[in-house]
Amino acid sequence: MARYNPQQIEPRWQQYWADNKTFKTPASIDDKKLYALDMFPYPSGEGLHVGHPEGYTATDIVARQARMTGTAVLHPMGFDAFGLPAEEYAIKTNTHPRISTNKNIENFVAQLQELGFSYDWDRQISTTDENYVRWTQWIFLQLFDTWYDPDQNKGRPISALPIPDEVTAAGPVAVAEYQDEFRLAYQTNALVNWCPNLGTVLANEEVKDGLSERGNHPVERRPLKQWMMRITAYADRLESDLDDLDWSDGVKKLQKDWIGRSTGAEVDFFIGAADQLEGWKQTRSQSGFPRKPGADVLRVYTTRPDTLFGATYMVIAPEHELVQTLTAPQQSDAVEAYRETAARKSDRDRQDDRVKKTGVFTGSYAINPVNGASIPIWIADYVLAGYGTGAIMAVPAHDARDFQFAQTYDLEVIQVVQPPQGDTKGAQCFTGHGTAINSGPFDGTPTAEFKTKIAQQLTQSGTGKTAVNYKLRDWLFSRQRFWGEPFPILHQLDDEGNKTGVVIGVAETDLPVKLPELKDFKPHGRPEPPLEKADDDWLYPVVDGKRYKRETNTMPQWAGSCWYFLRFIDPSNEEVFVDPELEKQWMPVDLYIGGAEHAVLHLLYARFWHKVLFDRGHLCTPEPFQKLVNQGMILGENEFTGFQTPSGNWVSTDFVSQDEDKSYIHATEKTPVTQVSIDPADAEKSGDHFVLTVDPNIKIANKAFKMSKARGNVVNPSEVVQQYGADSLRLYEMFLGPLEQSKPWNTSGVSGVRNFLDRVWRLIVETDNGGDKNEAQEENIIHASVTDNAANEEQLRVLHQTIKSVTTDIEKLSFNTAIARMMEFANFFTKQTTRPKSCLEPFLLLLSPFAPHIAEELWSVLGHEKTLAYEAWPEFDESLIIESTVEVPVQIMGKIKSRLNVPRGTSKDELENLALADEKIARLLDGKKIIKTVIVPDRLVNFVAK
RNA sequence: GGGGGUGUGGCGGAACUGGCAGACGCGCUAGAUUUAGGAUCUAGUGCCCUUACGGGCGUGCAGGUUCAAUUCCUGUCACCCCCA
Repeated sequence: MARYNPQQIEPRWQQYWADNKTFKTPASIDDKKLYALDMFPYPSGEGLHVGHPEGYTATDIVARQARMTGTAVLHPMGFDAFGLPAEEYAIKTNTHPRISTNKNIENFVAQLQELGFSYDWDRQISTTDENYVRWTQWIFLQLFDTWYDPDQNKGRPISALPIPDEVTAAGPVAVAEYQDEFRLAYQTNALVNWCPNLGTVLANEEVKDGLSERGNHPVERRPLKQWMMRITAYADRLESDLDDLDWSDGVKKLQKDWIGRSTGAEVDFFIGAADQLEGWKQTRSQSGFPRKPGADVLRVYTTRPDTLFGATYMVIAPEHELVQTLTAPQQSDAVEAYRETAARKSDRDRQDDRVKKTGVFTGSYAINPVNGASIPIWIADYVLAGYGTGAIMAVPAHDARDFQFAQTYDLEVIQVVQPPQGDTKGAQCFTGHGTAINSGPFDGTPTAEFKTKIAQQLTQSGTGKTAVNYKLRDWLFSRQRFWGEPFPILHQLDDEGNKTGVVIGVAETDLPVKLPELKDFKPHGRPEPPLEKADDDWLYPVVDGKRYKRETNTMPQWAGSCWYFLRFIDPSNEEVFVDPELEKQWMPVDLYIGGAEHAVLHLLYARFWHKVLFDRGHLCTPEPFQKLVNQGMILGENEFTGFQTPSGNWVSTDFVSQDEDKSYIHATEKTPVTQVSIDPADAEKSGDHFVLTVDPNIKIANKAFKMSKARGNVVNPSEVVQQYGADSLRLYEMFLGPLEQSKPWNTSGVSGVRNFLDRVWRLIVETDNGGDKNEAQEENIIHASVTDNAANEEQLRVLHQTIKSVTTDIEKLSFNTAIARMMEFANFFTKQTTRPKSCLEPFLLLLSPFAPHIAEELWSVLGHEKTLAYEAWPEFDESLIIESTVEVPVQIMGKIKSRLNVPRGTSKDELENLALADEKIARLLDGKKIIKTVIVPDRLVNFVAK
């Protein structure tokens, strides 16, 4: 009696696949190709989470099935291994992050291999491999060497940048500086969130109310020389190329919103002396709108130039370059104080709608070019220096933030857009489209038309022009960390050891620039990166007799993940980052599956790099990921939770609310209550909610929480493999529900799919004779009912129906229903006393992408010697599926009253006669008048009667 | 506040272009079998009324369109995710 024993057969097949290199990527593509890619993981010390195998199993099913249809498959796995946790662990233990990183990778590989994924492990890469870093640095140099030519709409070599004569005349240093202004990778003084206590720069998301989220240390906004990526140059293409991708509308929209393309107008407001206004107007009407504003105007960007007549004040960002000029002497103290407060806030906090908007009056006024009105100029931090021109015209009647600000400081509100009739939503502040009022000659013009007209007038008068603006900012690319890629950049030094300003890339032949050996990684409280502590040998190289200092910032974690999918194609090439011929064969990625948390940044950055490499002729695909799917989150098991007062009395969920810091309180008494987990046996359903069995007045909650260590509901995939087997885990995660939906874990569901596999095993293997032998000695004997005889009609129908459903469900990535169909197959054949091999064998092939180990084992039990990984995928015969008779429901007034068993294709007339002849129908229709009869052949008959 | 998504039995979820709501699995109930079972097999299982026959109600809620609505339209509520 040999039972199904995954612990025994799974390692054996994993070994077989490894020994035979079963999943080696084919060297050439004869026919179709599939590049199935998972978002590669960060190898954390925690090991694999159940969320990982969800997406990985999905791509594995697609990859395995594709191989069986004669498709050449590239299905690789690697590791995104730079990052903060490894560095923090290194600081804590004073060991090199490479050591812990490699250990974690080893652990991840072992965990992934025990799940039986069909990766080509010969292609495993890590972003931290020196041979990988080499090419990340090489790509950086490409970006450094590229400028964006707006005429050709593509990135081109910096050597092709036209240099104005006066720059050439000023000498080579001037030329170099000019070029630097155009490079896609460039340096600038950026305002960063510097936290002295943590010794690092923080992302905007890591700062709350001027304090670091971790540790609550003060954070300063401080200008530091940083590397940036000119991603804004590609904003248009990054947006428009989304159209041809097979991505969900949701993710496309996220990307579009992040890019945030808006069209509006730039308008100049005169701020010079009043007696010069007329002269200025005249000059402008002749010269037109200048590219850069002069000192006598304040330039704003607005998406609503149609509301110009409603501008009642102006706002400039606290960092705006005209702040000094515009501040009147009597206001200077107030302005200075305000600027200091604003400097401590992050952009995020400044835009927070819940916080009252603040500002300060500069004491100056500007002239509205459309009506000559003189309006006050304010400074407020709700305007960001980085967006548009860093200054706005405020139209409180039609912009929510302006309105809020105007209310606070009692500023004038002039309504200039009449909402459409019946629209009462914006009674005080209407932000939608309507018709113009209080707008001089434009009164009565609809908003959209007004926008075009005003643009024309602004252009004519030289006071404005239409303009496109993006929310997307250039990408802050440097980090003050140790565990990242060093920049392949050298700063030239003069004889005194000061930087001359000349910056060169490291020669390609000198790549990679390796990380230096450091004695400690501890932060030192100054914003210099840890690499500043490297030995002079590393820090001060000499090139062509000149002394240089290395760039000591490192690249962000995004860098490695921006191009790893290209390296998988050609992972060990020493000559180029990817062979162009191979790239042409395999790109784009045909299926990319991963978490939704990467829907914006990772995908945007990777697409940007890809386009630059495309423009520079290194790639032949403009977009990297043709089809993208975001898997849903797997939550913890459903839990019943109730609330208790400190004295232990139950509180119904009706009386529980949350206070500001999210702790639970009694809604009326405002006293704290604690959340208590409740045994499902103590809960019962009452109406549309759950209550305590002991006291039905106490409502309790039933929901699934995110898996977290704190809650103690984390499921470890390795434990599931130990207990149920890898095939069961794979099958369970796919059976749980639709891939893209988040869904709760339920351990008893795993035993459900395990039961199914047990059943499949017993279909083929005799399990009830074997005597006293211990399990290891037992042979798998084919079940007595397995036969070489031909299948009967019903068996064939079940088989072909299963083939059809499973095949189309895999195409739709609807794995849960595919598994349900296979369960039906197993249930049916369990009841069959003869089980033709001609049905069982195709079934095993269908099962194999989902549960590869058991499928291989049973395939060999049936006498096959080779792996089934390249057996032909079964095909179905539609004519064998169709049943000859169908059951047609008969309804009266849309309610089913009877059923007819008729041959498929029975005509309408005949159906009607048969239905009318039906005893029950006849009785119910007796004495009634049939008003209408609806008949859909093979589907239903419906009588409308009175 | 803005955007996206989801609401179907005790639970996870099926249901193609509007056409038999609840496939499949879990759980539960009963029976068979076994030395035993967290094993296997068989049957049942949306809710309510009824001994039964049978009937009524049911896809978050309220309306609408239709012979027919989980599916289409209008409004509304709840939860989840992302952004601010």
